[in-house]
Amino acid sequence: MRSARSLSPDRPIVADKRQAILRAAIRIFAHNGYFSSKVADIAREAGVADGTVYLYFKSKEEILHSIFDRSMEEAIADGRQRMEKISDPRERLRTIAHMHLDRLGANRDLAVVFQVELRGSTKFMEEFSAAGFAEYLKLIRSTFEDGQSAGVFRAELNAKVVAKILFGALDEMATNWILSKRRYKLAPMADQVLDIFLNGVTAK
Amino acid sequence: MRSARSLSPDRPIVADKRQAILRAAIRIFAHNGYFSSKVADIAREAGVADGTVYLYFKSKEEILHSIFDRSMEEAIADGRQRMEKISDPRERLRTIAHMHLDRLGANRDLAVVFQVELRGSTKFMEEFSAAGFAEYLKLIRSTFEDGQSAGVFRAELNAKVVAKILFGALDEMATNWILSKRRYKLAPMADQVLDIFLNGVTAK
Amino acid sequence: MRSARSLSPDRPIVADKRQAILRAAIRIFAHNGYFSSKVADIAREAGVADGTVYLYFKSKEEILHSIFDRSMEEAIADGRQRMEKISDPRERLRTIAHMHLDRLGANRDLAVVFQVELRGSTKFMEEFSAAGFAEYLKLIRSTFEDGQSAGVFRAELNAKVVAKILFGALDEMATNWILSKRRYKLAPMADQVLDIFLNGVTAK
Amino acid sequence: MRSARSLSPDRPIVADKRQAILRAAIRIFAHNGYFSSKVADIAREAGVADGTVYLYFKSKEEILHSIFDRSMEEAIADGRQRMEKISDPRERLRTIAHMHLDRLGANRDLAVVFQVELRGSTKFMEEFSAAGFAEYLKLIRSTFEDGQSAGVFRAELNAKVVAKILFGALDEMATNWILSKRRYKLAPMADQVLDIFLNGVTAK
DNA sequence: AATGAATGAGCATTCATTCAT
DNA sequence: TATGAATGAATGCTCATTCAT
Repeated sequence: MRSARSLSPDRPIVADKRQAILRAAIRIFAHNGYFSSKVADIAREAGVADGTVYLYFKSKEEILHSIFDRSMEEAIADGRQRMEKISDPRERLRTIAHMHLDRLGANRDLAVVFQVELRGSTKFMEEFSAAGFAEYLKLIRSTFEDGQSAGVFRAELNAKVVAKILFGALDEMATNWILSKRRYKLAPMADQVLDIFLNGVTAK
Repeated sequence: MRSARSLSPDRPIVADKRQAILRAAIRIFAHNGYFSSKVADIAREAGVADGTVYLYFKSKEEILHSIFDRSMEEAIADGRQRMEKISDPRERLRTIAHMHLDRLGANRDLAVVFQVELRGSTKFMEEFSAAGFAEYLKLIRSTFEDGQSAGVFRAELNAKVVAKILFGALDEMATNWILSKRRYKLAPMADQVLDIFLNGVTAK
Repeated sequence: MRSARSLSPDRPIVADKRQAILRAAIRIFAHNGYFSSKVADIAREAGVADGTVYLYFKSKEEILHSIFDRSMEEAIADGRQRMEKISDPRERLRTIAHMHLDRLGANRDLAVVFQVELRGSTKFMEEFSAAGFAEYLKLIRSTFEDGQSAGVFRAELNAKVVAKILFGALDEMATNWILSKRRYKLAPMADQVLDIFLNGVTAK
Repeated sequence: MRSARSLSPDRPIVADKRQAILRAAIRIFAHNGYFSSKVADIAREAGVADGTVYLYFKSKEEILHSIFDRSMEEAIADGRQRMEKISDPRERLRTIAHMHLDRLGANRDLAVVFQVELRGSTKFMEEFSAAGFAEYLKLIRSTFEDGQSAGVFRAELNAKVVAKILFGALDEMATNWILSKRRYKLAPMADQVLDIFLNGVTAK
């Protein structure tokens, strides 16, 4: 019935509004913070009526969830695809790190939502941790383990902890970039992190 | 419990109440999240009337600020003191990392406030970044620079970035510890971080 | 049930939809109450789109009005017809009472709407009082007056008040029947009311 | 500490506000209907802030409940007291009927709430039926049964039904009085109801 | 200093109604 | 006629903060 995906005339409208609301929410959340953002603001920014928001999302909170889910899905799908073409574990981690910062660096508002707004509640953190985030850490970890098996990385290291260390370092780069008054490129920071990290974990 | 404390004649009741409110707030914020926590809850937990809270703090937000400020002051003072007795830069960083996780690991509620609640608003993050946090990063950074001057650490590394990397890695250990369902000791994680970090930054 | 009705060729589909909406509304109002009932629920129950409801009714309130009007019209027409064949005033009142409870007892949902939902607003009560309800009371009253003229009923009684008394007693039977957890036949209650009522108003 | 009941200076204030809100609500509900009445209207009418209403009542609905409960309690207590001094069952029923209409006739707004607003929802009707209302019917019924035992009232009548008939007749008097454009005294209607009722149920 | 009753601004959400198709 | 997506007005309730006592 909808083989060609979105070619039918009614679906795009829907998708457009949903997209518009999501985009508006990212902007609004980034500028005012999740709790201070009013649904009415999001609606206005999206160019729809207040009530329309509720045709696409069950609640304000669901909007936040959706932003996270959609972005994580994209990121992970994108990541997996890139991984397929790379076999060297070091190169893989390098790619992951670059993709991580590229993505956040490309959309400052989205980065704010990810680095700041999504962190503000244990409840959310736990759910979010349980979902896509855990998967992301797993991706890093298994890549590292591959490297350990291949003798590239130090075998005695705990891969789980290593994954957190790399993630934490990248995460801090992103957070600092957002909070910094200075304007600089985020993506290049990946190399500095990788330099130290890989140097620290490589088997000699 | 009261006996020992009420012996100090120069520490009036005032300080006790302030302390009580602060302690209550940490517990309440940690369990309900900053935005969901009601001032009335904090007051009840502290054993004072709602209005009393406002004799010691200008607003709910100021309570959060105070928690951060007081803890950071303590941490930094404590840190500086320990630094005085240590001259080896590697040992210094090792000490900083241990203190960092020791402190958070010793008070789970406080850790939740630090790792989660304090992250939920750009406004707060910026202020908080500007204040004690920047100083903390500076402590790490200058220690690292000392090590570079001493030829212990790789001279070509950007000390500022290096400081963020170490901080980010430790920070992620703390956040994961909070969100984890498993109960384990946080402090020992410092060694694993240090292992990789020092291995990565040490001049060969 | 459908067969007989769809045979009438001059009653277009329109009437069917109107009927369907009315029937759906009775069910929905009876189960959720007028204020809690959503037009969308009625539309779904009737198997039409939300907007379609407004092709047949000006507003949600008008649906309630229509339920009342249509039922009262039917009841009164039905009553008049039956009255024609009866001349004895006592027999007439007996018939009215039986018809009253028969009708409500035959459709519990409709009874709920009549006994409960229609009573919830002075505005409605006044309008509804002004309309068919007043006519119904008048029917009872004039029948009673006929009986007074005929010397059957006590001449000194105020017919208007007497009509209200009979109506009130029957009305209470209906309301109690609806609210009762026990399931019993409503119609037979008419006889018990009539017993006392007629005994009380009959000239000796 | 509060031996003398309400003489302490803090309690009266509370009672005053609660009273004021209740009184205001009766006025507002009577004029606008329960659903159309805004809590803000009640607050303004009572001379308090919106939020104050919630210091005394959990919700708008609880206000309606309280109006009913308080009035029924009063009415029943009042009734019982009067009953003690009367032994003749006919006189008792006469008193009940008069008290019923006296009370409603004395406060038109309260009467509107009782006769109209309280009837508008099955949920409420059921609860309200279950509570004080059932007790009221029981009072009428047992009084009637006493009369049956004493040989004053026809023994073959079902007391439960008889009670509903009397109540229904009185109730209709009250409802009609409210809806009527003409202004007349409600209380005297009791005699007309009693005339027919007692004539109808008295043993010959 | 301490209290806690009172305040009132603020906001997510619902739903009757409309109207372009 | 029929649809159902879109609208936006409307409001109960919360809670940080104040202030009379």
